[in-house]
Amino acid sequence: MGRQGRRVTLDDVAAESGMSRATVSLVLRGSPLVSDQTRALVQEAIRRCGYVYNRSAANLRAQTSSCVALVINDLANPFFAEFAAGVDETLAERGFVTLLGCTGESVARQRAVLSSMIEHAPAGIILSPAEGSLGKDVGDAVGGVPLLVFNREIDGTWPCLGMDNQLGARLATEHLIALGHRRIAFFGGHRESSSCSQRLAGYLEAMHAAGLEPRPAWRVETAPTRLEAARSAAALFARDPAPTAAVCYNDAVALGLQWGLMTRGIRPGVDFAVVGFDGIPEGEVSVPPLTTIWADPRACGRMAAERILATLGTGDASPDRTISPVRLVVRESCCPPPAKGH
Amino acid sequence: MGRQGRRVTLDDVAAESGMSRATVSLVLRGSPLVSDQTRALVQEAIRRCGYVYNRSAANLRAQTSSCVALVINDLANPFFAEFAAGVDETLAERGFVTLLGCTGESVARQRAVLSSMIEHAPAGIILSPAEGSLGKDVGDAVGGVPLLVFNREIDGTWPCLGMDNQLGARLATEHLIALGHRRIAFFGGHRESSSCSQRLAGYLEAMHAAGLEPRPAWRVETAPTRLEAARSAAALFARDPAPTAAVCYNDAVALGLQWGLMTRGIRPGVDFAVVGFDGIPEGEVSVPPLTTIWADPRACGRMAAERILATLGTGDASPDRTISPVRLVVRESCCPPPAKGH
DNA sequence: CTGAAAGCGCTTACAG
DNA sequence: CTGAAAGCGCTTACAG
Repeated sequence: MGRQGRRVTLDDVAAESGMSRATVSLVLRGSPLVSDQTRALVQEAIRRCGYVYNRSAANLRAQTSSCVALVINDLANPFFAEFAAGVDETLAERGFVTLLGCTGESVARQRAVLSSMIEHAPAGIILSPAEGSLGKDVGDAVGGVPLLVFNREIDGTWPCLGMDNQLGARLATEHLIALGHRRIAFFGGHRESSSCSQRLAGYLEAMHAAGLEPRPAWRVETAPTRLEAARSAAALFARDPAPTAAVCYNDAVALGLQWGLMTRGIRPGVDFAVVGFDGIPEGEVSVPPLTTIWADPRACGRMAAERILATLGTGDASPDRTISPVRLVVRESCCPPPAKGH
Repeated sequence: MGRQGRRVTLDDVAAESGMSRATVSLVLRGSPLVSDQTRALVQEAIRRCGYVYNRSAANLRAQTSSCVALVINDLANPFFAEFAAGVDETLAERGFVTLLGCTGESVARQRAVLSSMIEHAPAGIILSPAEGSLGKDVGDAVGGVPLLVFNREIDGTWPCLGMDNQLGARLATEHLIALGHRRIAFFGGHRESSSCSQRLAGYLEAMHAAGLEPRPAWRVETAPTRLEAARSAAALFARDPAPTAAVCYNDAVALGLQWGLMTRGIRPGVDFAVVGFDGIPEGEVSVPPLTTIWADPRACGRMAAERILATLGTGDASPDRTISPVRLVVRESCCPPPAKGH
């Protein structure tokens, strides 16, 4: 039933309940125009027929949409997995469904994914851009569909939800300075990414305020992944004087660095201090647990969903930048500098 | 444009290109019936109008679907995040879009999510069931939509994709026995879950084959999450003789256990041996890196997507159980038993 | 509350 | 290739 033969439609329910199609439609949408008795009659008929509402058909007719597209650069990064869970949670509460797309940090795939998404007529799009995204490309792909950019800014006039990157990195750096470090690296990420350059700026701000001059060798660029970071750990020690601590672009990179340090016999939290950025759950169970800038990815996801839904009602797509707060969470991966260099 | 005023439709493209609506429709679907010249003409008009294909409308008319629902119990678990990424990757390749829903291990939410999903008429559903799912409930919610169950079996006649749980847990246990352990715990998970009971069976199989009798205190149940596992670590040491090693339900639980051990001054990989199950990326960077049963979650995701798409073509929903292979990956979290108890 | 009608944007024969 | 027509499953006035 429901599969073999024709699909059960509104007409079938009308026939079964002895009501008109219009009345059934009213019941389905919870209209107050129908009496309780009629409503009960119709709902009983719906149950008997095994009717399931066809929301796509309704959306087509009413020129509405009940889905929001979520396009993520890297779902394997727990930061984005948490973010996605937050988005989905809030969308579901509001009766929307999440259309998921992953780009794997590829601009070409991002283009294909966005094009595919808009053919399903989403009410809006939440985009965590792939590295190197251009505003023009994104604009071409999404047309006039409301878009919210998350995490990295791209040129264009879209509203954006970001974290307080500069403040966070400054807090991280100040924490290391307070512990006594003077040779502090900024590790990981690519400078083209806005989130990375903002975090770098916060780091520099704190360094300069303390009268410290970062050396070029203390800036190591990597793809924003654990694996790349693990491979690049050695670069920190290529020149003297080597740093005694690192502010990392994000937690994934920080965990990779910790791993890279271990394999070189350098104990994070004992011989070398590490601070991350994001607040992914994995940082709590790493050994040593990771000091980080907590950015509450799940809350960001909920906020992103709220924001995109808000623009729908009002039609207001003001290109505001919302900044989600961050705070320092101190765990064991930070230590004072060793008495002598290693 | 495309937003203000009417949406651009197929009729507009027809007018713009001077072709008929039928011809434009043929071009859109790549029919070989149109000449190259006509095709070029139409495509140029599509570009000029900024037309975007309305796939929902097409699906409604043609009684087809271009989306697959993916319902996940816990996206914050990297195992499922990887799985989801694999599903999405394959669906995208085949021109399908992923409808995401998260249940957070709640049967009530799972019901609501499934009901919401089927209103969007997905071609099929991939379900990683919440703990305690009943076949009847799931069946009521999905009606006749093709369903593939992942990871945990539920009663009912749906095809299922699982891992070789019993073999995996047996390999893990045999590895510990070979290292010299005799007091081996099975840690984490709830016995109601089929994947857990299968892994427990593999553990028992290996223990008995080696002439070892597991004590009741060596079986500690927890929710399948890192946090719960960390809190329950102490239970392993509540009675003498305490175990010297643990086979864990999954990697999340294993990482939680490692953390719980550390906080009690027991060093995993030195004082106590730990084996996980899943092969999540985080296990590689934990300290110590986690010995585990590698189940390749991303490949499982790709396989799940392939399978559900295959049933669509043929209409064949044979309730097969596909078993994805597993293998032991040895890392530093395993050690021989300490010479004397701790 | 009902009934008849139009229409959302598309596909699909069918006769030319 | 074109043109006219019907229809996917729904919503939405509108007159009763």
